[in-house]
Amino acid sequence: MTTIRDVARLAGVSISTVSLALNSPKRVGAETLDRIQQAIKSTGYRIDPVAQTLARGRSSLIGFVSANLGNMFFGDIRREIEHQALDHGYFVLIADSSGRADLERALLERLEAQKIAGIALAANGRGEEYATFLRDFKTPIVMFDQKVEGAERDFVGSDNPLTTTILTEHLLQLGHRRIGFISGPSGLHTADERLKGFMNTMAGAGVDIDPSLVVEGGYTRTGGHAQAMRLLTRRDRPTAIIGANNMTGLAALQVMQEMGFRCPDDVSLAMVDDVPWSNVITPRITMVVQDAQKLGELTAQRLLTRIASPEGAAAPPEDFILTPRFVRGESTRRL
Amino acid sequence: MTTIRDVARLAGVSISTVSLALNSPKRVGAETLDRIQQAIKSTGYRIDPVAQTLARGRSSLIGFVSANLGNMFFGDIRREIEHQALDHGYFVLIADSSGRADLERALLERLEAQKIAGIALAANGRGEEYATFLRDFKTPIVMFDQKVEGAERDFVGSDNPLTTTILTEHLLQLGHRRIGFISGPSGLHTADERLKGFMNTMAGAGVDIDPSLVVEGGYTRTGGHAQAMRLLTRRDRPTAIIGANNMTGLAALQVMQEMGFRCPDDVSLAMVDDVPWSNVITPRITMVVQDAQKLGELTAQRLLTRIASPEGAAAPPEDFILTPRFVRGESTRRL
DNA sequence: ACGTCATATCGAACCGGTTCGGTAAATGAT
DNA sequence: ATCATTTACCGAACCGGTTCGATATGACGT
Repeated sequence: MTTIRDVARLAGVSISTVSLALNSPKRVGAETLDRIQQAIKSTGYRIDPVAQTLARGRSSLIGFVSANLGNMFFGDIRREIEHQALDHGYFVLIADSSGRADLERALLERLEAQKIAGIALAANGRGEEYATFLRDFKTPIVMFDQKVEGAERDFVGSDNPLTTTILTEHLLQLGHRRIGFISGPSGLHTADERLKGFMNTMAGAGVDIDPSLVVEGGYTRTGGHAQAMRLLTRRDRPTAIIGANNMTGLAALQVMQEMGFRCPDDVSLAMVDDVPWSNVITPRITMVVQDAQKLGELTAQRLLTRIASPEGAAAPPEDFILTPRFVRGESTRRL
Repeated sequence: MTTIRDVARLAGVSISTVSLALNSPKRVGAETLDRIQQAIKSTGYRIDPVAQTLARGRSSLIGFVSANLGNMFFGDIRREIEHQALDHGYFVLIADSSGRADLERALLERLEAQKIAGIALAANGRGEEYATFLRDFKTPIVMFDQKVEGAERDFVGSDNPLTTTILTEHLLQLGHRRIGFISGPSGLHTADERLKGFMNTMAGAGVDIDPSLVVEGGYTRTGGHAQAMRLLTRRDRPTAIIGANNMTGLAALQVMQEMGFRCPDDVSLAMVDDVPWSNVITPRITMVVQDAQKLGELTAQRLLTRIASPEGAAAPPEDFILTPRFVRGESTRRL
C-alpha cells in the first residue's frame, strides 16, 4: 500500500504539501502540483479514508437508520439517499432497528463512534427523553417519515393526517359509516397523525365512531393480521377497513381472503402506502401513496447541506411536508 | 471525548497497559485490571473504532453487496447477515450495485479502502478477468447466490438447475409442451444454471424446445414485462410460462392481466423465488423457493469464521448448496 | 544463594493522514 | 530602494489507538 509519504518522496516535496495538493490544489504551485499528480498516478496512490477520518474527526460515511428496510417505502427512500450520497463521495451505512427504540439508540451511538458525517433517521423512539437524546446528538441528523417533537431536527415527511382524511372521506362518500381502522403503534408520530386524520374526518362528518373498530396493528404484518381478524370475526363487522400502512392494509386483505370475504363486495379496503407488485394484487387496492423518491431526495439534500455547512452557521431546523396522492383502486365500493 | 490516555492517567498506568487490559485482560494483574476498569466506568470511556481500525489495519465492519435490496430475496439474506454480524460486534455496510458490474467493482474497492473485515457478495460481474479480480482481493469474501467460476471463494447458494427442473417437470406432467422461459441475464451464474435446468429437463423428456420461446428478461421487472409481452402476443403463444426469478415471473402475470388472459385458465405460470405478499396475489403462484434465511445464516457464519481465522490457516474455499423447495400454487393447470 | 523463567508493566514506534505556525522568496506599493 | 504583503512550501504536533521489545519483579528449581 502506497502512502502519502511515498508520493511526497517521489515528487520531492513534503507530505504536508501533498496533503495540500489533495485538498486545496489552488494553494499549490502549478509545477509542483503537476509533479505531485504525476507521482500519484505512477504510484497508484489512493488516500486512506480511515486515516483521514481519524485526522479529520469526521468520516465520509452517511448513516441510514430505519425500522424496516423490507418495506418498499423505506427501500425507495434508501435507494434515493444512497444514490445522492454516492454522487457526493459518501458511502451509506445502513442499519435496521427493527422498530426497537433501544436498539435504534445503540445503533445511533455506534454510528457516532464511527464519526459518521450525518444520519438520515426514521425514528422509532418516542417521548421527551428520547427527543432530548436526539437534540443533543452532535452529529447532523435529518429525520424523515417520523417526526419527534422536541428533537429540533430537520424533518422530511408527508402530510400524515391528510392521508387518512382522504381515505376516510372517500369511504364516507361511498356511504360507509362503520369503518374499521387498523392503526400504527400509538405514540409513533405517523401513527398518531393518521389516526387523528381518521377521527377528525369522521367527527367532522358527524359520524359516530365505534371505538372498538379502532384497533392497533402496530404497522406490522402480524399485528395487522391479528387485528383484522378481530374486526372481521365480529358479528357487526365494519363495512370498510382502513389500514394505516401497507403492511396492515395487506394483512387485512389477506384475512379477508382467508375468511372467504370478497373485497370489495363484502368489505371495502383502503390503505396508506403502496407496495411493489400492487398491480398484480386483486383487487387493486385503493390507497394514498407518498412520494418516496421525493422524500429521499429532500432528505439527502438537506443532510448533505447540513454536513457541508460549518456548524456555526446552524440554520434552524425546518420541516418539509409533502402532499400524498390518492390512487383509487377497486377495493372500495359504494354501499 | 475521553481517550485511552485519560483512562491510563486516572488508573495510574501506561496506555499500553490499558490497551492490554482491553484486549487480553488475563495478561494484566488482577488489581491493576480492577483499577483500569474503575477508571473506564468513571470516565465513560468508549474505545474509538476509527483509531482502532487505523492501528489494526482492519475494521469491525462487514460489507454486504448485492444487486437489488428491494428484492425480498436479498432483503431476507441481508437481514440475517446483519443479525449475526451485530451479535459478533460487527456493523454491516450495505451497498447496492444495481446489477452494474463496474459499479460493483468500484464499491468493492471502496469497501476495501475502509479496511472492511469481510464482504458478503452476490456478484454481478462475470468473466475470467472479474474472477481474477475477486480471487486476488485481499479481504475475505464469501459469495452467495451468484457463483463466479475461478474466483476461488466460499460460495453459498441453491441448487439452481434443480429449481427450474422441478418447475419444468411439474408443467410437463400437467401436459404442457409449449413452455415459454423468461431467463435471467445470460452469463450470470444462476441465470445460466436455471436455463440449463429447463433445457435439460425438456430434452430429457424428449420435448422439442422452440428457441423463440426462450427469452431473456434480465431478472428485472421491465425486462420481464417486455419479454412476456412478446411471448403472449404471438399467435402460437406458449401454454405455460416459467419466470426465472420472482421479478420476471410476476411481470409475466402482470402482462397476462393487462392483456386479459386468465391465469391459469389461458396460460399457466410458475417462477423461481417468492415475494412478500404472494399470498394475496391471485392466483397463488406455483413456485420454487430458496431458503433465504438459511442462505444468509450460512453466509454469515462462513464469513465470520473466515474473518476470525488467521489468514495463514487458509481453508480451501467451499461450496454450500441448498435444496430449493417446491410450493404449488394455483397458477398452473392441467392441459 | 544463584541462574532461569514467567509475569506485569512500560516506552516508543507506528498506522496514514490533517493542520497550523513559520520561513523564505516573490510580488507590490510607495 | 525599502518595507509590507502575499505565495509556496515545510516541519512538527496531533488524531487515538496497537504492538513489540525492554525492563523490573518475584517465584522456582537445585
